[in-house]
Amino acid sequence: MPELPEVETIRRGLLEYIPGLKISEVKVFCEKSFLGPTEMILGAKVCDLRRFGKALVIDLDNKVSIICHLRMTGQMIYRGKQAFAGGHPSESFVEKLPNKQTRVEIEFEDGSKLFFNDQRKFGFMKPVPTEEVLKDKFISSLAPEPWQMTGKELYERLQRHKGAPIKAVILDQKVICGLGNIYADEALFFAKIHPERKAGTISLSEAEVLVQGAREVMERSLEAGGSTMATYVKADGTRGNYLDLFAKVFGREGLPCERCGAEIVKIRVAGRGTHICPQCQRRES
DNA sequence: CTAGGATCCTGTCAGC
DNA sequence: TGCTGACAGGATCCTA
Repeated sequence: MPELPEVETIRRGLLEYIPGLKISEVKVFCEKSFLGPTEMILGAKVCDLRRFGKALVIDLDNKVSIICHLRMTGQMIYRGKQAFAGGHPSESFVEKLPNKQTRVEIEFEDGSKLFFNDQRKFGFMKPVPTEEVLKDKFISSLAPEPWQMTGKELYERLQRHKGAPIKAVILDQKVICGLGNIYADEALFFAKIHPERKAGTISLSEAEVLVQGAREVMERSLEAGGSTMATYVKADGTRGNYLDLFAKVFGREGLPCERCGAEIVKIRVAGRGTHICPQCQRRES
């Protein structure tokens, strides 16, 4: 689930609580979720948290870093005197832990714990020497984030994938970094671009609006994401849907477009569920 | 090199 | 109720 804003929210949240904490125990419930020996991180203290696109990096004071990727259903849940959770919204945020979806449990010396939950097991934690983080195959090939990219630069990158649908291309982290299925749909709606249009037909000015849209939808989500827990689990314990806070098309099939009133529809593009306003996002033009 | 489809895995939901 | 297939906030691998 987590796209850039969610991962950044997790980074900021954990930054409040775990730096300085010493890892006293590591339990791996699923082998493929922790790629490396636990001894690499045992006894080390957390010193920093970094983010590269959707990847989270936990730096330790023994020259080791843990590269984490939540993929579709990953969650990071910290439980101590304070509690914090982020990632794919689910009951795991409030349930007793570890539970059936807990893949890794990291216990700190003060008794607090960090749980890595991941229903589908696509995500992972991987300890590596800190100096090798930037050489990691995934991290080293990431394109700049929308804030570091001009419309012209995106336009030029699109030319390398002229024949592919624009949505598939902006989901490619080597083209532009940070967008996932939700924000791709939201950014395309913002720019009034139909997701099936070939990337080669996107004009320079459209690419400029698209980058702007990517920035805006993620910034708005970041503002809302900062209170993911507060909105997901309301004070009375009931669930909330924080997507409602910013989504204009995602998950709104059947509802009226806020811009023109037409009905939002869900289609399939590049193998992914895709939400559009058929009125605002035309195939040609 | 690109484009497109299958694949990893578990769980849920709609439709018999 | 039970079964089945589709689908899911990601990325990679394989094939043409």
